[in-house]
Amino acid sequence: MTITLSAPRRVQASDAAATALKLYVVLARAQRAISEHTETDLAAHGLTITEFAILEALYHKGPLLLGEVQRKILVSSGGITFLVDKLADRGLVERKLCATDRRARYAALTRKGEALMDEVFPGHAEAIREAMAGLSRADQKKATALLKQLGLAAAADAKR
Amino acid sequence: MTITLSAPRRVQASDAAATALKLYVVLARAQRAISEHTETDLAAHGLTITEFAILEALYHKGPLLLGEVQRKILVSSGGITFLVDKLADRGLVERKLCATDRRARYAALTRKGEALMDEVFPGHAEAIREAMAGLSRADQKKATALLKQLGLAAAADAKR
DNA sequence: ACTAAGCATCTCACTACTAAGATAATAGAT
DNA sequence: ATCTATTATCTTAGTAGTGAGATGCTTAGT
Repeated sequence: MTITLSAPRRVQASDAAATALKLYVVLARAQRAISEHTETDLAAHGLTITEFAILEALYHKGPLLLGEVQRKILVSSGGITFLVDKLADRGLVERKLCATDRRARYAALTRKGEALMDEVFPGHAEAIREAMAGLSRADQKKATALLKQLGLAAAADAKR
Repeated sequence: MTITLSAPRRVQASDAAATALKLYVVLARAQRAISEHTETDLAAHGLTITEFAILEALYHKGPLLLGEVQRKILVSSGGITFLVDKLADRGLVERKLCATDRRARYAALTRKGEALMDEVFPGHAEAIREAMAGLSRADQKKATALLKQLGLAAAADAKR
């Protein structure tokens, strides 16, 4: 017992950093490995993850203001303009005026965009399920709880 | 009990996908929130995460072949050339010939690069520790174990 | 009404890469 | 020795964004 107590503080601090560093590395690597699966799946349909994220938001929530989409998928204001332009060029999304605010624009799926999502979404959900299959469902739930806590705390801390 | 048993298989499968999808979302968000902290910390020293990753590898392992660095930090072959060029322009890294293979080049920290890492590394480890502080150390270890398992399985599955 | 402040979106210049292919060197088989 | 396949790095063109600032619209205070 005295052995533990005699350990200097500095070692405690560096141990804590080492623990955090390990988590940092495996977090980055896991995210990357999973992303590679989902990117590959979507590339088969000619979509990037970000493009899919936009389509998915509109698919499940209906028309959204550009700013709402932007906050949801976490890109810059320039980025959302660029991405919606590209999706509009391909006829998957269209801009609509907002009746109550003439500054604002809605993004909405076209019929073609909706049809694409009908086709792509179930397979993509399945691809994610397969990518996560290295963990049992119980462990997936544990990991989800831990990562949610971690992410929320880190995001809150960033805002200060 | 008969209620549980009477549930159709299809619902089970879609439940599994829903579990995986939740994990997918929190994984991406946590990684992003943490990255924002580490990016901010490194930007104060004029470094990106990728540049730091190269310097860190050389700092702790000594000179490495460009290909070794590339595999370690997971960038393309063009990317490692570009990144080492930039670091070399700033005098932090230098290329050295390989005595036994004239195709190969070592990347090595210059004295200036080493001095920079002496200055930057401890603070960065501390910034990571703070970014992870939303989780107790015990939970950090749990998360590390789960993510390691997840990442290794996903990476192995990608290779097939 | 008028003005100041704040927003939503867009434009533009730039950055950090990737991917494909070129170049040069090496290793193995004949 | 020579040819082939492989490997290590570099070059080039293109992509998916970011960030600062511009524009046009709205809201609140006076």
